[in-house]
This record gives sequence, C-alpha cells and structure tokens, in this order.
Amino acid sequence: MLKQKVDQLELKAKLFRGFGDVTRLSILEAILEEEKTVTEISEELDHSQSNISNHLSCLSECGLVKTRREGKNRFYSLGDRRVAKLLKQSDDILTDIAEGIYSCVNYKK
Amino acid sequence: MLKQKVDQLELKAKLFRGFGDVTRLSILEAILEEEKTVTEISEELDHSQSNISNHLSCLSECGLVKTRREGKNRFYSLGDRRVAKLLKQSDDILTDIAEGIYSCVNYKK
DNA sequence: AGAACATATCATTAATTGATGATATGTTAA
DNA sequence: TTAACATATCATCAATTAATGATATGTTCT
Repeated sequence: MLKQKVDQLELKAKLFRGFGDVTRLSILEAILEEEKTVTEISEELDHSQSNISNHLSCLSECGLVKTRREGKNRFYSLGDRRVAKLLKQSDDILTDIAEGIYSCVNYKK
Repeated sequence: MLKQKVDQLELKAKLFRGFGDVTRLSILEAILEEEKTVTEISEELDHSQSNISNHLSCLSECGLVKTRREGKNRFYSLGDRRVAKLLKQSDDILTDIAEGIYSCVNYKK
C-alpha cells in the first residue's frame, strides 16, 4: 500500500478512536446541545476533573470539540456539526446491528 | 445517567472501535468493492493469516462484514452499505480536520 | 483414508490506552 | 498580593487491545 494511503488510514483510525470510548462519547453527547464547562461535564458524568479534562484535550486536539474561555471557565462545544451528524448516523446503524455488537467479544465494554 | 443510556453508549463505542484500527480499516477498504478471501486480504495487506482472521472475526461478530463459504474459501464483504457510507463520511470530516488529528498526540498511530 | 490447502482458535507477549492523584497554571475577587 | 476557584498537565498504575506462532478444524482432491 502507498505510504500516503497508510497515513490517511491512520488518520481515519484516530478519528474513530476519538469516538471509541464511552467517556468521550458521553462528553460529546453532553455538549451536543449546549456548551458546558469542564466542571459541569465532570459532575454530570461523575468522573474526575482530570479525567474529563484529559479526554477533552484529546477531543480538542483532534478538532472534534472547540473551546472558548470566559473568566475562570472554559466552555466546550462540538467542533463541527458533522461530528453530530456522524454520531447520529452511527445510531441508525446501531439500530440494525446492535445485537451483533452487543455480543462482540473482542471489546470488553 | 440511565443504565439503558450507558448500554447504548457502550454499543456505540464498540462500533467506533471496530473502525478505530488501521488494520481493520484496511480490511474494510480492501473489500469495499468486491468480496475477498482471507488469504487474498492477508497477502494484500501483508499481515499474517491469523491476524487478519482475528480481525475479520471481530468485524464479523459486530456485523460490519459478512461472509460466505465457497469450497475451501471464505469470502468476506461489507455487511451493510451504511458501513461504507460511514467510512465515506469520515473522509469528509477528515478533509477539514486532518491537521488537528495529525498532530493529535493521544493516540500513537 | 491421507495430503494439501484455507481458515479459525488459542495462549502468550508486547504495545497501547484509560483512570487516578498530585501538582502546576491561569483567572478572579477581596 | 493572597485566597479561592477552574482547568491543565504529568507520572504512575491498571486494564485493554493487537500481533504472533503454534495448533486445530474443516474442505477438496487423489
């Protein structure tokens, strides 16, 4: 395979791994409608501040969320409306193949 | 969060992790147009037979690919046209946010 | 039945990733 | 400037995942 092609695939894999974690998906859902601060998100999801912050910086670096500072706070929101769209479409697929995924043994959770 | 909601998110995370690996993405691309055998795929991608077979059984369990037997061979193809669609859409997103993902440090590859 | 081929499975190891707690940085208000 | 708050970063540890080699299963052909 061409190196360029491999690079492209690695990018794509990274993109999907951004979505491939329950905590990150929860974060994305939490800010789907409205921007929120780190503290709000970590309280809502009941995870530690540092955990959420780490995931957010991951999502942020990858362009999946954007942030804006206001006073002491940092508000996070979706970086691109297509992120929401992609999430939505995965729902549709899930509806049909949920059973299979549920029983998929290759990933614990 | 509701337990049901969490389950839903775990399914979704699993789905995305199915796509979140270069080898699996390569496999999906390799069979995007036409069904192929395990041997064909492993030669094309230059990975061991067992590695490809393992990934295929993962993809298969999750309903992302389907298989049909013909003699000694097993032909694999995409399990759902929406899988292709999802891959296609990730391309569009990537076009815009590739820079960010490229420099994203949270995943090695 | 036995040989050759195609694929699947399994155990082990190596690499990657997520969570946590401690600490650092930056901001506001007294 | 100091205290209080909000967020980020870092090191460490635990858990998860991918790759490999060896072996097992299943199929075809002679």
